[in-house]
Amino acid sequence: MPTITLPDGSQKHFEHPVSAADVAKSIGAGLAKAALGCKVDGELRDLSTLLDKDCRLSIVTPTTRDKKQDPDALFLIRHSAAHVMAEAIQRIIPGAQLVYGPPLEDKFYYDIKFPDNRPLKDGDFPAIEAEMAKIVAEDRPFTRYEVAADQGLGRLLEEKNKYKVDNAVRALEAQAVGCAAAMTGVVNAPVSHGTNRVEERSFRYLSDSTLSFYATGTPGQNWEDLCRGPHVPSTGRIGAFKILSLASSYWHGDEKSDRLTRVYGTAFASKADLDTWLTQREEAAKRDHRVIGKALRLFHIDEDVGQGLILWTPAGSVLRQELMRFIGDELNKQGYHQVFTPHIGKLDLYKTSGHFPYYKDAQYPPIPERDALDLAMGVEGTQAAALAAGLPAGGCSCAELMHRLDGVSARLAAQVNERTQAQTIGPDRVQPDEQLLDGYLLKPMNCPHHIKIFASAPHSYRDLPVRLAEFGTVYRWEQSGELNGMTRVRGFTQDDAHLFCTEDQVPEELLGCLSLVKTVLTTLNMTDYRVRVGLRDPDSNKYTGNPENWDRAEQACRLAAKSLGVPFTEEPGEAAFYGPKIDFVVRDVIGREWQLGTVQVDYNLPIRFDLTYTGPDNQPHRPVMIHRAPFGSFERFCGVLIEHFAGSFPTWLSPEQVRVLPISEKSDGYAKEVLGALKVAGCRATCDFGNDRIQGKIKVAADLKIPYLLIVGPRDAEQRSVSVRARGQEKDLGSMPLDRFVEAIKSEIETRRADLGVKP
RNA sequence: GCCGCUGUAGCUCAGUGGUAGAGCGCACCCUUGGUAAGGGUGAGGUCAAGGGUUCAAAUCCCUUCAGCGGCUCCA
Repeated sequence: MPTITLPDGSQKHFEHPVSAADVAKSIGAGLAKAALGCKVDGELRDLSTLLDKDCRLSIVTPTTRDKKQDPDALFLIRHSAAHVMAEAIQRIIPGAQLVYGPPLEDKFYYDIKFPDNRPLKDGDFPAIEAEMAKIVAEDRPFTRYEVAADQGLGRLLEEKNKYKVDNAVRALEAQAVGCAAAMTGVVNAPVSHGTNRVEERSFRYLSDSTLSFYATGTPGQNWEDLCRGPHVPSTGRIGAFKILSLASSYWHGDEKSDRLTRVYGTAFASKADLDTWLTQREEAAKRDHRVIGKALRLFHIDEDVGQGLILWTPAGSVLRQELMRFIGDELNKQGYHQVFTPHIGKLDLYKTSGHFPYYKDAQYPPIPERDALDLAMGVEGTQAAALAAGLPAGGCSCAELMHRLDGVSARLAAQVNERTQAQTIGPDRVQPDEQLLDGYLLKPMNCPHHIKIFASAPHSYRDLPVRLAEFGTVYRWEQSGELNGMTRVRGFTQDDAHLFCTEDQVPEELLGCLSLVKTVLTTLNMTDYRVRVGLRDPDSNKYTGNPENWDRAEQACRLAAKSLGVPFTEEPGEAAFYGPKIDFVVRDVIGREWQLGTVQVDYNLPIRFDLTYTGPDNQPHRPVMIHRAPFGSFERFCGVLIEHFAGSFPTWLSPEQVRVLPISEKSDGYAKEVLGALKVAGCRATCDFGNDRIQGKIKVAADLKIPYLLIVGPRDAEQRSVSVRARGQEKDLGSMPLDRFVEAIKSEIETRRADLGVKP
């Protein structure tokens, strides 16, 4: 009979199997009332779980001992809220098929297939929430029951919900794999996906497997759902909930599969917790780089220029310029050579590198060469035809190109019309022939250009490593729905470099790269990042090169990551197509993750471009390449930086470092002197000669998050002093001699101090 | 690209079929004020673009463009 060990180490003995709820009751009425679920030997379970053997038990309640919200409780509440929401939606929209509804870190969702004639709109939210409120008020118990696999599957098949049948089969497969793994010691055995014949697959698992269902109330009478659980004891225990948003999603995350509607919601133990969360979200939204970027005029995106193309305004350009200077200093220390290369290159170059075939759909269309364009248009004998038409043979003006493309689109439109009418859809008709396309590509990556610089001269092993760095601007046709302020754009500048070295030099060079990334993050006080080692996915064929080299490259990355001394995760499938990488990933204010710095080991591009150096044996050898970008791109990095500092940048980065505020026009003369002294010292300073009162000038400057304000009036003029007000201080720092302030801020800027250092 | 939402003055937003609004900002005037906005006057809008319904459209419908939240993708 069970002996239950509680979190404090105390033990309780029972003469017969007991439920976790009974144990809670035996400890105290208060605990029993607050209990939402339990953990048995560390595993989250229903409160009704029957305990029939010795175990460790903890009762899950909404708050932990230190009065924080318990993540396990929130998991139970959100998982349960997802069921309640699904029931409410099915009441309102008959025919809605449930797919999958898990809890997340701070919300939950349910993927649902809605009838085509009845899509869900956000206008439906109030009705759904009202229905949910009813279900919660009814306080129906979540009742778990298990049925034999064949019975459960049969039922789901009757319901004709292929999604749930699929879920059930996956659950059964997982059980089967679990058993097999237990017997053979094999873990992570691949589970087959994607077959439509789930009925057939399912029968392999029927023997002794079970499926669990949860009824919201009485099985057979109330709403129920195939579900692993666990759940809170009853619907009434879902304290507060809210439906948040709608999204489209794909079945199995596969864009070629069914499109589903994802309904997001969140739930908390109490209304107060929900309100706090909603308020926090609103607060976070205020430091969104798009909001601050607009308020502080840091960047602009203009429809007329194009989606995802950043216009750096003067203020934002200061940020970028300072970062470039900063990294430039570090490059000199580490023996890099700076290079410059053009924004375009021949299409063939990217065919060789592999970028064009791999990312064809994610690039701006090629800029065709005149002859290729003629061919695409079906013009015979291009040179002759051009001459006959009186067009210049050696080039193609913009106007001429437009004229020709107009002709092409007209022809394409005509062909499409013809095709639609004739109902003869086939790939052999309208498709412009890719083979004929030749010309230039806006560069999607800098590596091919740098490779060509490396290859332009012979190299001895004595020259290596060669480190070529460039603030290289690249262009990628990111999907329109992916674009996001500065963090996901179509044109961006990487602080890119490519290191060409011997295989022996790889570890040390990797360390150098990683230390650069760390220097960057430390200087900017950005400590909240995670490190991801991106490895190849053994099941995928998207990677180029041979497995031996991949293994070596992956091992090098692993060792380098270890040397960082911070936790990292290894993630298969996250490698680049040519090699594994070490990424530094940060979160934005909304919780989305962005890759910033990256270091990549590449055995493959040197092969594709047939790069060599001469070894000590006087024989040609293959170098290894390292790609690295400590910031990633200036656009994304600045976006994240804006949010990190909420616009309150360290002085060295601030677009405006000091503002002089004369008390009245009487002090304008002295204010000009102060401004002059600041400028001579190299500070980015302005003076507010407006006729606002000093309070007004301070408010305006404070909203602009300027680090230092110098208030100057007759008293200061007399003593050649300034009254200093530092950003974020409630009061001023008092008066100090002008010279002393100038010296202090100069040193603060030179040392790239992350906080404000001028003291009274 | 997919689903939902949104688009009104430089910015933030109100306006839901009947003459286009507010606050901030901007210009000018008064005020010369010592630490988070003193007062007044004025300029500023093809209501994202195009089409439709209507006697009448910022408002209703359709298309396109762009932004936002997700999905998918991310060299």
